[in-house]
Amino acid sequence: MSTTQSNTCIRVFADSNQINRCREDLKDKAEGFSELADVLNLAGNAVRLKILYLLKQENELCPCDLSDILGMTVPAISQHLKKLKDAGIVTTKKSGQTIFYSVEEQNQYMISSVLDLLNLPNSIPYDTP
Amino acid sequence: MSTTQSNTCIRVFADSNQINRCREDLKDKAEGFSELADVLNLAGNAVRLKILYLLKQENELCPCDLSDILGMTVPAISQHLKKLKDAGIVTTKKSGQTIFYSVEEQNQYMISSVLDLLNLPNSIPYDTP
DNA sequence: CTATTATTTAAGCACTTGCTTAAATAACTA
DNA sequence: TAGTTATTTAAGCAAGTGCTTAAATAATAG
Repeated sequence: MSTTQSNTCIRVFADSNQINRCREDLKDKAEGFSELADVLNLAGNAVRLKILYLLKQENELCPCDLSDILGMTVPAISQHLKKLKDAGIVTTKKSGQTIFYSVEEQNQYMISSVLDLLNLPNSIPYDTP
Repeated sequence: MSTTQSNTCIRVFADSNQINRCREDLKDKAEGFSELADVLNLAGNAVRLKILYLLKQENELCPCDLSDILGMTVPAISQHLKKLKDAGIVTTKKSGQTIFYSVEEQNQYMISSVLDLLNLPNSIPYDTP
């Protein structure tokens, strides 16, 4: 079989120093990328982003409140909250039969940083292709 | 049929002022949440997050470079780049038959802000349930 | 023109997501 | 105790994701 199509890139102008430097750099930070991507992925859903915003703004809310505010069914909310809790982003406090959710203290700064991006002027400017 | 299960929340301790205030607040910022969620969703993938990091760090790279650095096939990279480009986050510059991708200037600050989160100390602390 | 290289596009497929409805827990109330 | 309320869990399903391989474009070199 002739090697018509090779999987590795073999162009003339590749800067192999650059490639290797980048590879090393990424290797060092691999875990950081993975963890940050997980958080961003959770925040990268409009419903969950609003939930985080509300929890930060109001300090604590129960699934019922969130359901009312967001106009969604309680199970739908509950499943989003579960994801956030499993990731350690939010915590719960039980009070009678209501469960109050809030942003886990050690993630407050990170979540605030993410939410601050809401205030950037015109994040996605014009749709020019 | 008896209304055994209602969809709206009807607990005693609900603070309807709070609920309404939150609803109004969200309504004002609806577009912002949607746009930010879109960006975070794109960044919330380890491969794309690395691509954005690399583009910012190296100024510009071609799909071929990224394929080499990340150890992924060119089509896989190309499809990630397409998403980023469709969202207006990156731009392209053609030079011969290679296409250089870079972070769209008007999104540099936003992307930098996101990538700065890599440097937060211990974003997800301990896995306590 | 033909062959090579860089990139994109398309089709296929396993896996994930985010809702829905219904049922299961758990806690309070009478 | 039974009935109501708050929440979670489970099952189902349409839609989306992210890769794979193969084919299509496009630019360059001979």
